[in-house]
Amino acid sequence: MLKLEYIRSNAEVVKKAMRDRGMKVNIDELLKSDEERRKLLSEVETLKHQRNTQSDDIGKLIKEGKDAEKLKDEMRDVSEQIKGLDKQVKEIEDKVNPVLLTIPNIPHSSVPVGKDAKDNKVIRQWGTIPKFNFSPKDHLQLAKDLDIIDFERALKIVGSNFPLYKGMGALLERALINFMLDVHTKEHKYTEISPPFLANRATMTGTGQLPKLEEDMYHIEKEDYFLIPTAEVPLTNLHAGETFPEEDLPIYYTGYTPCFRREAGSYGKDTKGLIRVHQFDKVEMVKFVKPENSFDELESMLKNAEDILQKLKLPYRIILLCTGDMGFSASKCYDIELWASGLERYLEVSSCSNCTNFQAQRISAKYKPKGGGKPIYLHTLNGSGVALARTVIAILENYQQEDGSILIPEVLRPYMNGKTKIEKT
RNA sequence: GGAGAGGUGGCUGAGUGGCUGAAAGCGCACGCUUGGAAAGCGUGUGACUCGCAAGGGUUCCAGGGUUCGAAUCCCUGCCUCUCCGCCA
Repeated sequence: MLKLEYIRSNAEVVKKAMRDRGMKVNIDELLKSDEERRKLLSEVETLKHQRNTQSDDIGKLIKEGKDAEKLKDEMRDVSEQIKGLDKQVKEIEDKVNPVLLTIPNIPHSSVPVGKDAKDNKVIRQWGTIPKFNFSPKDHLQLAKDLDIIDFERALKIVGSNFPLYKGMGALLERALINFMLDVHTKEHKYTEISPPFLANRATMTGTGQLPKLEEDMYHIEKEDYFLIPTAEVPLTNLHAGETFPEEDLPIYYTGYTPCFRREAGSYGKDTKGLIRVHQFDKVEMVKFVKPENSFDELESMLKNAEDILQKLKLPYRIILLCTGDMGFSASKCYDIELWASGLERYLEVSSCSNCTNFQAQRISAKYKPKGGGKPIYLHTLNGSGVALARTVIAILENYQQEDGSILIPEVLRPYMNGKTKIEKT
């Protein structure tokens, strides 16, 4: 969340940011309301000051045994006025605050200005796209032939677009999760968290999923809980309302969770197979860092995600998202896309974002500087490291053999009972 | 689900109508001391917000209410703990 005070003194920056993001927010109107609010505030505060001091006087008069009725009458009046003004202030705040919650983060200066995905920049590529001397199948066909994913029966259990992994498919899923967690905890120094998969309204608002994305989430009405769409939600909110000593930073967390997304409005898009499913597994990375090095921390987080894909020997490319395509909370964001040989296209498997102090201000997460001084909002970052379903697509499609079997990436073999191949049984 | 207790600053914890933005301790910062550190001693130390400033205001889980005045009294909600019940 941007602070009103920040918007007030950086109106042009905010306006440009909104334009660059292709968003319509009436900043001037917002500021007008704010001005009115502050005017009322100074009025009501004067009255409150009067009430505070005169109430003290009343106390003293009574103590001395003197009559205070006249003053009391006066103060009754003042209190009524205060009540009225307070109500007006609250009315303005009730109008302004919901708008504030819908204003996205300011893009960093290194982010290309652009309208949509077409204006994103490919930063680099890694690995070589595999060549086949036969015509490669897509993961749907491969999974069906090998009997490792069963969409039909998942359909029976819930509804469309839920995966059900079976046999070696389930083991591959489990192996990938364990492999990624091991790399991040042992090699990249992240602390593993296994969080709740549900979160309440305040938590969802803290990371910025609410109020805008309510329609995209599964909601449990009875308790007003939501199924998390990403582990970013529990991992970042972990430190909501906390102030750290400076020497505790940086804090790195990683965690595996399933992710639940309704994908409202995307009906008819990527409907087959694992590309766009309502539930997928993901290993997430989250960092709490000091403002001065958060952009370096973003680069290293991106490297951590890349490391997973390099170890799996999966060809990928790095995309720097443009202003129009970036998520709500991000100030800068890289996507990682894997090449899938059967689909013959790139698939997004990670998104690494520096949210600067945007989420920290929403959840109030700060640190206290070493030499003393006011607490400072810290910066939060999150990145997938990486999302599973699409990684499974890439493994199946890129590692497929002519006989329909799948070669298991070397680094996964210890997690899969030493097997080297997924074969038809 | 039933009965009871409780939610106070970075933390522990006192406070039951004005003298309490909040004792005390811990922690933290600064200074003295020291070859250096520890200990000790002294001083300081919540957050948010309005204001150019002086100085205000708000804030003791949240929302209402009583009162001239609420951390303190009343109502509602949320959460935590203890006991009982149920149960993986």
